[in-house]
Amino acid sequence: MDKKIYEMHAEICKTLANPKRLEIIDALRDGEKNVSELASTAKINQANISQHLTILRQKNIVSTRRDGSHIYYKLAYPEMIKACEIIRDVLQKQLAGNTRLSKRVK
Amino acid sequence: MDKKIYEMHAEICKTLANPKRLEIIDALRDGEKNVSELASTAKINQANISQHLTILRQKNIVSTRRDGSHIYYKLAYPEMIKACEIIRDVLQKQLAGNTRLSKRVK
DNA sequence: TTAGCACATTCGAATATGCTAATATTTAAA
DNA sequence: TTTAAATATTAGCATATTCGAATGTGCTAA
Repeated sequence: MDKKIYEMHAEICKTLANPKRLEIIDALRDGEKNVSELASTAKINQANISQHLTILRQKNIVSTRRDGSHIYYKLAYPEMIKACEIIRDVLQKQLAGNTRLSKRVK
Repeated sequence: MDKKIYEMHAEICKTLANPKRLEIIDALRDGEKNVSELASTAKINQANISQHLTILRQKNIVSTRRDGSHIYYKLAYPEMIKACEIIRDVLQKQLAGNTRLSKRVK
C-alpha cells in the first residue's frame, strides 16, 4: 500500500541519521560551502567528509556546483532545516523532561 | 562542542529510519492504539512490532499506558508528525523533480 | 490455581554502516 | 607536460541493525 512511501521516507531519515551528516547540513544552513570549508568547519577528515557528501548527494539532499578546482555544496531542499529544528525542539523537551523527572525522583 | 547535540539528534533520526517504525508513528497520529491494533494496522508480526515499540519507547518517542492486559501506545511528542510531514513533502518534490528530469531527458 | 491471551525478551544469521588508509581523478598553474 | 591542490573512490575491518523463532512474563477469568 503506502509501504513504498514509508521505505523512501525511512531512506531519507537513514541519511539524516548520522551526526556528521547532520553537522554538514547545519553548516549549509546559510548557504553553500566547498568541501574543504566543510571539512574544517566540522573537523572531519577529507576522505570521510567526501564519503558523507557523496551519500548526501546521492540521496538528493544536497546539490553541487563546480567552481574551478573547488566543488560547492548546498542544500537541495532548505525546508529540511525546519524538520531538523522540530526534532531538536523535541530533543530539548526530552532533556527538560528528564531533568524534571530526575528532580522528582530525588 | 555541539557534537553531543548532533549525536543525540542522529539517534532520533536513526529511530525514525525504519519503514515499520514510521508506519507505527503514522498510525498513532490520531491517538493511542494498543499493540494488537498496531500490529494489524501495519501488518507486522507480534514479536517484531513489539521490538519496534520497545525501541520507540526507549527513545522516548512514544509513551505507554496499561489497561488490563492491553498496553496502549501514543506519541510522546505529537509535533514529531510535523517533522515527518516536512520530510514527506521533500520526498514528493524529489519525485516530482525526477519526473521532470525524466521528461527532459527524453 | 490454572488456562489463555497480550505483550516482551533473547538469540543468531544475514545484511548494512562507518571508519581509516591507500589510491585515483580532476583542475589550475608553472 | 609536470606538479600540486581539491576532491573522489576503493578495500577491508569493526560495529550495528533487522528479522523470525523460541521462550518468558503479566494479567484476567474461570
